[in-house]
Amino acid sequence: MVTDLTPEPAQPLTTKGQATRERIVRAAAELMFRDGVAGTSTPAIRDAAGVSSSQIYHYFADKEALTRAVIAHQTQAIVDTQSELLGRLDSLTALRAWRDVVVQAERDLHCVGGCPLGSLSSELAEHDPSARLALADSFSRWSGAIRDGLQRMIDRGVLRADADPHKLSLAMLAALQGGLLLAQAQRNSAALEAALDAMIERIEQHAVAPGG
Amino acid sequence: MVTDLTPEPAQPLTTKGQATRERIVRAAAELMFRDGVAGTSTPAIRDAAGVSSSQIYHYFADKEALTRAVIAHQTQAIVDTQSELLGRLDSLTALRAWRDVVVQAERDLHCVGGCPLGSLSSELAEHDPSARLALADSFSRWSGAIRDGLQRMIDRGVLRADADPHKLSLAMLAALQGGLLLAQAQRNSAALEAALDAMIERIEQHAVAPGG
DNA sequence: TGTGAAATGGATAGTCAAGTCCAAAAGCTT
DNA sequence: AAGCTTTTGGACTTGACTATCCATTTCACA
Repeated sequence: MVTDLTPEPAQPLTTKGQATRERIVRAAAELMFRDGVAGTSTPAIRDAAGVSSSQIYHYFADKEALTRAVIAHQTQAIVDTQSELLGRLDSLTALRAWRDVVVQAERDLHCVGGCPLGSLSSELAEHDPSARLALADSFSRWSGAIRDGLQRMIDRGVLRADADPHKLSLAMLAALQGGLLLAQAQRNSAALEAALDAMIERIEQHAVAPGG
Repeated sequence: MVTDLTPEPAQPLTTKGQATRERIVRAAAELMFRDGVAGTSTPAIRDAAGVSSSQIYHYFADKEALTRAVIAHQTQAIVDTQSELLGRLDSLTALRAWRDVVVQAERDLHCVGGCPLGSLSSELAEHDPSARLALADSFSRWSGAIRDGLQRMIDRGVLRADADPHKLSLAMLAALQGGLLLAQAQRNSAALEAALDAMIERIEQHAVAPGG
């Protein structure tokens, strides 16, 4: 499920062309994160990226195609970062450290904005089937990274083998997404902290030894 | 925090006027749930409600005001339903029954649409401050209903007094919202079930007696 | 039953976004 | 350096949406 779900008909792109394309995607990603997809106009992207209208439509068939590129961009940014963080999971202490990083990041943003993937999914899931599929895949990769971390904890004897890493990873990602959603609405990270803490305490039920 | 957050300047409304207003809100709520707020045009609402354009602007100052009315409408529908369901919480068995109702409802919808309040929050939180405040209040009332149920379980000796109903209720609502978000993207209720199950198992840590 | 307020119908102004088009510049290839 | 492809600029078409306006009908109430 990690195959390329949006096989854009790859035209030949010069180095300069690649740079322009990426500038457009970055600007669009930033604006769409802030204002939503529907709230982001192509003229706004054009100005933010410092390009002309024709360039947007030279590199993307339409706004939907650009949106798919934004999804791929955000997926890579988030899943890569998360995979690195979660790649170090080898103890309950490390799991709590991951929780602290996530919570601190949200606090630093004053709970503004939520999760880019969560927002995109909420806005696009019923509107753009290919976007929904791409985001489903993004979430699968993300929960897969969590699952691998939990599996590692089992392999190292931190958690007992009766833990179900797959199910727990889905639950953890759901807690994270829901926590971010509530934190955004309430401008307060309490719900995010409660959700992640509860999920960690759930995982601790499988701990071989209490504590770290 | 349950005060009226959207004190629309109440004009005199005849019975007929109230009915028309409600027809508009209902139609708008349905369309906004399906297509999002930005994706719902006033002409579409006009046609769905069977009214003329002037009627929409007779009863609402602008689309934002109508959107606030939709938020109030969905809040009442959801929080009322949930409060009734959660009002029966008096055992772990009842908690699991609540979980089953929520999961079954999502399955019946084939995981299409997510939570109306969650979708509205994701779309509007950064765009319409008064909408964000109203939705924050909606979520507080919802988690409050969960908290009351958990408190009742403590009072009845089902859960020990070391359980923190407030924090657990925030975590449970986050798990629900995140589970719905992932279920919508993946068209599969597995994440919702995993999240709710994990949260119930977390709560069971405080059970006085195992089982029911 | 008459009068003013409320409700309704429908046309329309004003704005803005998506996407197209074509000419011109820049860049690669040989 | 010629010739072809890629890239770029920017005007423009088309269409849709928000909101307004005003004439007309319906209704409440005295």
